[in-house]
Amino acid sequence: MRETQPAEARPYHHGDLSRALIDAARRLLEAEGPSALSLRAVAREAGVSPAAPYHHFKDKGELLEAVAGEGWDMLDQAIAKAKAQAPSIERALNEIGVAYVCFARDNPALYRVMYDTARDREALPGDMATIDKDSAYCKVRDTLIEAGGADPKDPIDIELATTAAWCSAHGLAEMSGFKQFEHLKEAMGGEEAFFRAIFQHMGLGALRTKK
Amino acid sequence: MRETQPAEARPYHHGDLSRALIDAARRLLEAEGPSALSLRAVAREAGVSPAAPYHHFKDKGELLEAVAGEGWDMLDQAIAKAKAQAPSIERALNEIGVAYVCFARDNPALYRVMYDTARDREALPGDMATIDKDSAYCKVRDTLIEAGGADPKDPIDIELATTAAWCSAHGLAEMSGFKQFEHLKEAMGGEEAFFRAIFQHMGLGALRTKK
DNA sequence: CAAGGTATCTTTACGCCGCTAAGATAGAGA
DNA sequence: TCTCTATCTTAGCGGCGTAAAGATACCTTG
Repeated sequence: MRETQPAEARPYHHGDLSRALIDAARRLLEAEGPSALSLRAVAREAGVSPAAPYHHFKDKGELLEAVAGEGWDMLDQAIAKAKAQAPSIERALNEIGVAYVCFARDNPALYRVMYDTARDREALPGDMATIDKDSAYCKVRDTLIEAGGADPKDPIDIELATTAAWCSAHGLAEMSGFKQFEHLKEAMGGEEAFFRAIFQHMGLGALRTKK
Repeated sequence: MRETQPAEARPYHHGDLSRALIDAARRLLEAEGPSALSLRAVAREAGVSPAAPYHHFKDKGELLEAVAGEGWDMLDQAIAKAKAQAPSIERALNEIGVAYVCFARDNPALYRVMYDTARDREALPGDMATIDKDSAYCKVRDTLIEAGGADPKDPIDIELATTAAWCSAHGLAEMSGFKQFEHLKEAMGGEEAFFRAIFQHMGLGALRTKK
């Protein structure tokens, strides 16, 4: 009486319940929003008892961290793809920025969880948890150097420029859903055009070409 | 048996309980953080029963909106002061930005509530709730125009430039508390110097003077 | 000044939450 | 086959947001 599905690699009673819980959490997250994401609801969605998750995650926060981790991975990939597809190194930063904001727009609840857990982790005694594991932040930094947006010989300048770009993109990402900007989006002829225009004003447009 | 304090204008049983609740909420907020701000805890802090707040606020959200409203007022004042004290119009925008981020740094929980309620309000059918009631956003916009940061004849350009500046400042404000930046703050010789350096990279430094 | 009305606050209760402890179960290793 | 142990369930604690109903004290009207 315990074989609802074709049984593919289920070592114990349920079989990779942590995976199922993370998936259930992400399903609920985008369907109902972050406020509806209770541990009990996740367990319900996954078809287990309310206490089952505690055998795989220390507490609710640890599950959210796992969800957020997958979010960072997705963001990494989106940024890598944007950089790879950029027509020129001068425009790469702009494409990365647009990809970043589009990711936040397309996964608003996940994006929120990502930064919420990051903030909570910050509160803990400082382990070396970088904003992103490695790749996204580094890609922005390298792109900035390659495109001449930072002095390659000045490590402080590099970090400042990267941080400035990241903060700008994050600010736009957080506010991109606000209703006040509807008319601006229309005036610019679409959401992405709006994003690009904002990045231009932030000094994150094409770098060497259009000074 | 109901006069714990000198009785200054207490029309009904308690006397301006809404005021007392908002104050209690703000006290709890900065003392314990946003996650500890339950309606019951606020009532406890104010010395009333858990159901008492419902005679003054429709629900928890409405109390948070009141708290957030006071936050926006405080931010208005901080920005007005920063603009008034700026040594020149070219540097006014930079001073406003620093004041903005310092406000968020000094009132992290309040700042969070401000944007959380703003986001929630966004979800509602679009009433004309601007980001800020009036003044802060307008001051940034006017400063941008006066300092030559936007084409005064192009209303779209003005709004884009203002939005870009606001988003940049918000992004930095949100991340200003992250631990990763400790060494950058030290390298720059202080937190405010760090903020200014980031604003420089965002194109929000002194405007006409240092291109 | 007395009577009634009403705004304010309390008590009680419901269902949900995060989390813990104790018991049942079923796969793994002897 | 027997035991061990990881996994999951049941039961329960205190706290949460909120609604309904009762008590209280001020305000108004006669």
